[in-house]
Order: sequence, then structure tokens, then C-alpha cells
Amino acid sequence: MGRRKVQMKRIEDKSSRQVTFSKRRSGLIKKARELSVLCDVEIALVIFSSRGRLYEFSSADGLTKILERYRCHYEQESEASKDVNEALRSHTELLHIVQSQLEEPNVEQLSLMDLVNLEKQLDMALSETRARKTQLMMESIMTLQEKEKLLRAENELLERESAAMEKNEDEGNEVVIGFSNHQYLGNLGSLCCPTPTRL
Amino acid sequence: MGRRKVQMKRIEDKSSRQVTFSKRRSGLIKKARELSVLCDVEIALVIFSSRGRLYEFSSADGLTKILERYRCHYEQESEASKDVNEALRSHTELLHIVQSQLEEPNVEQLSLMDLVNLEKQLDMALSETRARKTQLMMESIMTLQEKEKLLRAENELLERESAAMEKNEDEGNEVVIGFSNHQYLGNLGSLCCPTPTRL
DNA sequence: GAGACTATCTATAAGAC
DNA sequence: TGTCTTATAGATAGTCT
Repeated sequence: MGRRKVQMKRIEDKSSRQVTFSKRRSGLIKKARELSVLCDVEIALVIFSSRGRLYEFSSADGLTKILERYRCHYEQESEASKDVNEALRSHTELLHIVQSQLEEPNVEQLSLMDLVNLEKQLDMALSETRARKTQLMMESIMTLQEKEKLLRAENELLERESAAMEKNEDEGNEVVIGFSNHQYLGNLGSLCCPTPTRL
Repeated sequence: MGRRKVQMKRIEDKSSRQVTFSKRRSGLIKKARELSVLCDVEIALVIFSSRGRLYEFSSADGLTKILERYRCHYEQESEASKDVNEALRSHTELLHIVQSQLEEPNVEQLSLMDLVNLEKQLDMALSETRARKTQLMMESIMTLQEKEKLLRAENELLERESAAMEKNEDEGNEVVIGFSNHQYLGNLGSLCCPTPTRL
């Protein structure tokens, strides 16, 4: 959005890098604020400059809360955190009981029924834990697959663009007259160079 | 940046809000990525949609690390959340330990050797299956992460090539006529090479 | 409900001071 | 260094598919 297109790589000149950082940083924060207001969503944005200075933005809820929510997102079921907390409480309770019973030298005195019940409870607790683990992994895989898809698409686009440019360069010395109306190009127009009319 | 200026307030129409969220979210994430690359800074961006879906971006260092750094910056740790997470982790560990302790010393007391053996075998099979499942999922995740890395690298390379080519063209000495104003091309101008009329 | 299109608006890279 | 200006690249609202 400036006088010329900029390459997507680290700006080597320290001064311009600083200027760009300042400009874009405020732009980014502004955009984050707009998104949070327009769409009524929670956003947390943290930026560390190379010198270690911290810049941040967060929507009304506050950065800490959002970050906390972020962490919880991977630890708890999104369905109902109530259930998770309850499960956690009962599991912990169960553990205490079992542990105290195991610590005593006469574990054998536990009745068979006690053991059966304990086993059942432990089994259920284990199942929940396993299910949670599996779900988290599945989510992770889904996210990654989505990322891959997007990257592949972007890649393809770039390759076509690149190929089109090369072709264009090869034809560089020829006399070329303007475009046909680009509106007729449809989808391809956005992917490759419109083939110019040659004389 | 659209057909008309938009008021900076929550978009009431649910549908447009959703569309705007999708569009601006990707725009914001793109800008965050650009800033992190151009200025070599660390950025963490977390967005929760109103439905509780999580979207995130983070520069190379990874979101967790940056958030960690953020927390260190303020030394504001939420003890409650930390405790919950710790509990969940150690909880899982303990369950495994306790279960194995329960199984071992009491096998004889059940005195149904066949059943016990069968159970053991089934248990082993189950364990193996679970382990295998976990391993496969982990491998899947690793592979996808690797893929992502490669695709990103390839992408960057292509973008540089592309940029170099354009620069090359710009520096050409040819006399150029017509369509010097790319604005007439609309969006296409940014995606395809603006092949001007050459003489 | 995700993408393509395009007019229009915004951000920002360079310049100017 | 900072601030203002300007030309241009980039983002996106409305629309259609």
C-alpha cells in the first residue's frame, strides 16, 4: 500500500524496519480493534519488538482473560466446562481415596466389591482422559490439514503467477499491443497473465 | 475499504457479521504475519469467535512461547488456572500408576485364572492398540507439521522469485505505452503481471 | 456459506520539509 | 527523528454465484 510493492522478507535497513514497524504495528492494532468491535469477538494481540518492548491490544475482556481462555481451550472440553470441572473434582476425590487405601499396608482388606467399584470408577476416569486426549489430537490434525490445504492453494497460485511472468519475460522483445478487456478473462485472469495480442 | 465506509460498531445483521468476521480475520492474520516477517518481531494473535471457536496466529517462536514471555513480562500468573492444568496432568499420570498397582497384587484373590489371564491379554491388546493409535496420530501430526514447514519455505521462495521478476520488469528499458495506470485493472493488477504495451 | 468480482476505501512506502 | 503529503498497493463491502 505504498509507492511500491514490498518484498515479504525481513527489511534489512534498520531505519526503514523501525519506521515500518511503527506504522504497521499501529495499523495492525487498529484493525484488531475494528474486528473486535464490528464482529463482537474477543481478540488478544501481543507484539514483542526486537528490542524486547511489548505492545499489546485486547478487546474488552482483557488480555489476561483471553489468554487464559486460550490455554483452557486445549485443556478442557469446549462443550461444558462445568462437566470438566466436576469430572476433575470427582477424579481427584477418587484418587485421594484410592491413594490412602493403597498407602495402608493392608490393602488386602479391601473387599472385592470395593475393588470392583474402584476399578469401574478408575476405568471411567481413564476413558474420559483417553477420550480427551484423542479429541485434542484429532483437533490438532484437522487444524494442520486445513493449514496444509491453504498453503497448497497459495503455492499453486504463486507458481502459476511465476510461470506466467517467465513466459512474459521471454516475450519481452516483441511488439505487443494492449489487453483485451480483462473482464472477459474470468477466473483465469486472476491467476495468470492475460495473453496479449501480438503483431 | 469497501463500497462504502462502515460505522465502527457491532454489525447487527448476523450474516454480514459472519462474513465480515471471516474476511477481516484472514486479513488481520495476514497483516500480523507480514509485520512479523518484515520487522522480525514476535507476534501472538488469538481470536475467539462469538461461538467460541479459536483462531490464532503466531510468529516462528510459537504461540505458547510468546504467551509465556508475555506472562513473564508481567509475572502475572493465574494460579487457579495453573493449578487446574497441573492437576489434570498429574492426574493422568497417577491414574496409570494406581491402576497398575491395583491390578498386580489382587489378581490371585480373584481366583479365576482363566478370566484373569484373558483379561490381561485383552488389556495388553487394548494397550497396544491404544499405543498404536496414539503413535499413528502423533506421526500424522509430525508429518503435517513438517509439510507445513516445507510448504511455507517453498512459498517464501516463490514469492521472492516473483518479486525479483517484477523488479526485473520494472527496470526494463522498453518504451511502455498504455495501461500505465493499473487502477483500471482492478484486482487483477495485483495478481497478474501488468503487461503493458511495448513498442 | 465459501469464493469470485470490482468499486471503493484504507494503509502505507516514499518523498518532502 | 518526526510529521505531513502523495501515489500506489492492499483490504474489503456489496453483490452474485
